[in-house]
Amino acid sequence: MIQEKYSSDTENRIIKAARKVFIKNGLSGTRMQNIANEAKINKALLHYYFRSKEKLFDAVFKYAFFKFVPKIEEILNSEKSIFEKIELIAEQYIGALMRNQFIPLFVLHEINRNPKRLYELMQQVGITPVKLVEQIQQEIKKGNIINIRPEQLIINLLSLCVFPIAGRPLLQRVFFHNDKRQYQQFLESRKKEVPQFVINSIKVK
Amino acid sequence: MIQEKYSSDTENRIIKAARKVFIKNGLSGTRMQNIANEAKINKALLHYYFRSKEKLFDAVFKYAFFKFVPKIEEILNSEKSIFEKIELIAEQYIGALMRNQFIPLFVLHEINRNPKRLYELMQQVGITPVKLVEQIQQEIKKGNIINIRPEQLIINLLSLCVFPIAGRPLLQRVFFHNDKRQYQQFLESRKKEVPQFVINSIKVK
DNA sequence: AAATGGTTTAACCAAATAGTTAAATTTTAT
DNA sequence: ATAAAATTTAACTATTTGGTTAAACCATTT
Repeated sequence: MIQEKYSSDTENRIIKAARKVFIKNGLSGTRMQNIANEAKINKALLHYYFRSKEKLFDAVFKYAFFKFVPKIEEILNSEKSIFEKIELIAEQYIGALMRNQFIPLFVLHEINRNPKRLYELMQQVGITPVKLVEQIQQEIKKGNIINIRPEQLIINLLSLCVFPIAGRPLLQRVFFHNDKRQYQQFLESRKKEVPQFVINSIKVK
Repeated sequence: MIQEKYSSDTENRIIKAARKVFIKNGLSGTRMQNIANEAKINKALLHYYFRSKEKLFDAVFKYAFFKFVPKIEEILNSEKSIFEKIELIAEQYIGALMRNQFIPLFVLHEINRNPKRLYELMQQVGITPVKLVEQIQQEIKKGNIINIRPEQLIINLLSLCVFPIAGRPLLQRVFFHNDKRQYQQFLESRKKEVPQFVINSIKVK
């Protein structure tokens, strides 16, 4: 009875616009007016729905975070083999980032501004690499993969997924004459290339 | 006769302060007053030495860029073997970034805001991966390394160097209980681990 | 020591921007 | 239909911020 009486896709429009603008321009690079324009409403409405810029940013940040949580969390805690996990993480991660180009930089910037925040969010949701770390240690013991520190391996995998998207504007120019389609295909192919590259490096034959 | 009469390390103090603040907080995240405070001078002096915020930012950006140019350019165009180059690039790059933690994010942010700029700077200075690309193609033909697209290989190498530093605030927490020394050591060890990891993946045995 | 010219400062200004208010409008409930 | 509640707007305020100005300050030259 209390909530959303009528046209109230307004809140949705706002949050959608805020995502677009915040994720592209960051907190300090964003003006409330930008968001209002993007949502095609009056600036005062932003303050009506979200009391302050910080509050609105908060909502956007949480959205960006939870966008990636479920799949990754599921993979991390599954019973699949280490090689399958590497394949799945690369595929899911690269795929999700391709659909949300600006999120890597947005998140990187935010973890620099406020490192605790994302970490605490991760803990709340139960995203932790301990299980994967243990699994890697076991596989090393079993002689299936070479002796490598689990942290090295995991961070390598993450690097290979995230960086090519965060650095896209430059990389696309340098390596692909700024051809958007080509770079898109390049990223697409990395869904398979990255796990291949990683597994190739660690697998004991 | 015209320049620097007396205490004029002021300009140096300004540029040094500007580096610190800009590189940490980005263009829009930085206030002229922040820089003035950091340099312990009056805000008006900033405008006396550098007419505008943009001009000052420009100087800082170029500095951050040229910091990395000489060594990398030298390695790229040297006559060393592909494996030596991979080792040298990783070592130099990771080393330089460790000493300048905030530069990766600063540059990533800037290439998103203004992609042309860095690209044109690179061209002016003659940094281009063509020679490395050709060398990789030759090594593939010779059967020394597996069949991989040169772009994939180069971007993989870059990813492995840059991302662990850009993502440091989070990675350090997640994997090292936020222990600064441990992470420093971890990065240090990557100078050898990364080329090993890459070469291990592509070398034909 | 007086003039000169670069350097530094305090006090401003104008524009941008986050946030507020009160009134008008629209929807829902009675 | 009318009242009540939620939504939307225009106009406003206070603060922040990049940039300017005019005067004071200092070191060198004459």
